[in-house]
Amino acid sequence: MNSRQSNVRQRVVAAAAEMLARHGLNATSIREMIKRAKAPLGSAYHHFPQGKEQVVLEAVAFAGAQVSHSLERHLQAGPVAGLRSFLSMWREVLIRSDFRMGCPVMAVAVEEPVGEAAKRPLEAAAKVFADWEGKLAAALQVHGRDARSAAELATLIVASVEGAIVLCRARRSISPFDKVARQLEGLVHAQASH
Amino acid sequence: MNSRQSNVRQRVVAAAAEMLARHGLNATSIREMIKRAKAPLGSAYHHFPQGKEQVVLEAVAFAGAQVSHSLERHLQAGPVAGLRSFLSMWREVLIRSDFRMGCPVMAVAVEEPVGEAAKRPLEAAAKVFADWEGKLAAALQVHGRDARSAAELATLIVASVEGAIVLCRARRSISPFDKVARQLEGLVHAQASH
DNA sequence: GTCTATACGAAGATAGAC
DNA sequence: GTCTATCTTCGTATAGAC
Repeated sequence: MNSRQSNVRQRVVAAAAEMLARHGLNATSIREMIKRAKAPLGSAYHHFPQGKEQVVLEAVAFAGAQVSHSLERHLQAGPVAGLRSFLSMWREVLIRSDFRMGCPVMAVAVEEPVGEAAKRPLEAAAKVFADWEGKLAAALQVHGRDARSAAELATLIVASVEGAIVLCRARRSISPFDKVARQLEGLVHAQASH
Repeated sequence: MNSRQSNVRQRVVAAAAEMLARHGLNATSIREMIKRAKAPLGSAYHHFPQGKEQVVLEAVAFAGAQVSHSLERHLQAGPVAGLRSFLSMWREVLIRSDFRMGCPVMAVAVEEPVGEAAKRPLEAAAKVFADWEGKLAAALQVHGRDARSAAELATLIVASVEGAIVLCRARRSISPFDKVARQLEGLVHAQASH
């Protein structure tokens, strides 16, 4: 519980989030994440008694919260600004990693673990997506959209950005992302006031 | 090369595609796919000398071609019919698997293998996505859209459907998919003639 | 309380018996 | 040509020395 322990915890969670985004859930190993955090293997189970499932859960929540906070801040300037912040964050991840990193939340959702159920990380992923959609939808509604239309557009935004990330990684190109971004801006502009 | 070999090959590739869609790339093991094809482990390397990389590449191409053929057939009745076919295929996968299966092409794109490069499966995935987008874009263009708008909308369709699949798996619900589908139909209807 | 050393299973791949 | 048995590596997790 002292500050050194907290730092190790933070470093492990951050490393896990990066590994999830790059290599996927099953290739995100305790060994590697603890190594990146410069801590011995045994200490992983001291800080995270429930092992990998716990680290992954925290990594998803951590990455989700980062995006969520930025989204929330920029949405105060309206839905267009919020959308642009959401887009630029993911665009940056793709560019900086040379299209080798994606979304750590997605990673948890598309790999059903072989062993036991391990439902908790998946539920955390669902919560993160719902949070992003909810924040976008609320802003769209405040700016003149009815509840149903706002919710639908918010879901389209999250889905198409996540999907665009996949297309970009496959193609090793930002082009799909920019095509999607352009259209989303058009859709948000169309009915929401500035 | 006789028919029994071909059957084994086909069964292995089909099993691999299903495992990719459900468990992801790294959890798709040679052992399990050959077991599902009711063939001994050693024979995997007889039929697929390049091992897992080769099976995965063929599984991605196989799954991609299945979707592509259906898309092509329905697009002859126009872009709306093509979109509906694309949507209903993926909706069916989600419902029938109780939201435990996704897109095998995506699986390859979001998990950078830990070991060597293994670029071939990723390139196959890029080809599949480009094929789907190209077919959709061509149909949209024939039905009155300019080339740029057609290409952008085609990319949005593929990206948002792939992303919607992820959201549905996380939430264990078809609701995100239906929200996205509804909007895509609106967008295709808007400018493309029936 | 921290961490080294290890148990145990499963992965990809192959050698070599039939 | 087919397949059993095995090599090597890496995964999660823990026992027990300091």
